[in-house]
Amino acid sequence: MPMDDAQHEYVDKVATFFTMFGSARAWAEILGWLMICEPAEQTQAEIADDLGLSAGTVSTQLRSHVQLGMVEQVRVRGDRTQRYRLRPGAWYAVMASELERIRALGELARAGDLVLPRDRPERVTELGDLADFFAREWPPLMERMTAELEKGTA
Amino acid sequence: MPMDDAQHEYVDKVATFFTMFGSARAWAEILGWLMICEPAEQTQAEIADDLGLSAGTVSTQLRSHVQLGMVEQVRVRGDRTQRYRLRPGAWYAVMASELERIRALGELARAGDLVLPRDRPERVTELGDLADFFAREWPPLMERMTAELEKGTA
DNA sequence: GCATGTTTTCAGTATTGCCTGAATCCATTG
DNA sequence: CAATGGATTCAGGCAATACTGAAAACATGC
Repeated sequence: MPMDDAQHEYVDKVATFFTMFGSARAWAEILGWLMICEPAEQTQAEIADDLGLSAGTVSTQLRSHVQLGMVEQVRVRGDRTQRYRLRPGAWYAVMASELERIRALGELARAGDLVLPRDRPERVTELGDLADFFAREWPPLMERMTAELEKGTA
Repeated sequence: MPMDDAQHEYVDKVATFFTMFGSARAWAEILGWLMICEPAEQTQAEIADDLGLSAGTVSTQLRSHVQLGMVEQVRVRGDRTQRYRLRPGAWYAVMASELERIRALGELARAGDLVLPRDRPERVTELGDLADFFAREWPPLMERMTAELEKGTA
């Protein structure tokens, strides 16, 4: 099913938002389209056609989405075509994975101990304290988030 | 004061980390250097010299840091040269400003109401719920973070 | 207000990374 | 196991962006 005007506008809005943070245009457009397309499951050919992207681009960017855990593939028996859809709970998964990045920031701060400056060493230690704080707070926050989700779904 | 080997290695580590998220190499190197240089206050010429960057690059990227609130300028009386340093609490400020991005995500979800798909509408609403949750949780989290900071500083 | 040194601007260059399209690879069905 | 059609790969073109270097603009101290 091709896009109507309102849908096109929304895909564009999503694309504009995410390209602001450095993601590729095609990557963001695919994400936006997978949020609102019907049915939710789409083939690569359909996505390429609806968004006016080449097969290669869709293949590459879709894999990126899959690796990031935002999109999953679904197999339909009796049809050799693979279908792709936004993963249920995709947004929550992204937030949960934030913990890894927090930890990486902590590592970066700790690596700075070797070159800790005499003058205002808190330039480095502050970052470490921050990472520690979030590493502690994030898991319970994620639990509360999940609880909230259950409530909404139930 | 020029960099020694350990410092060079650390600047490189910071640069590698941040370029992974799409920032310019020079931008990240300046950030890394401002975290560990002595004294903490540096002139554009010193930064350019220490990092082997052109005057133009330092001027541009440094302004970016200032606009993002990571770096501030300090004026020294009797010296016409401007000095730059990592802003105290810079990392905390970045975390605090995250709230704006959460709100923007919420807006994006709400804009999706106009094209809400019949099939699995939660693809859009889920994002809105998530943004609402974080918009509620973020301010108290920031307060706890600040309290933590005070404790460490005191 | 002038001289001096610093910062900014900007045109040109290099680099990076996206996107395309066609050829190749692969999986599935009958 | 052959035939069919979807998915992936990759070389090449292109657009966007980073960086340089020098000239212009600016600010400060004298």
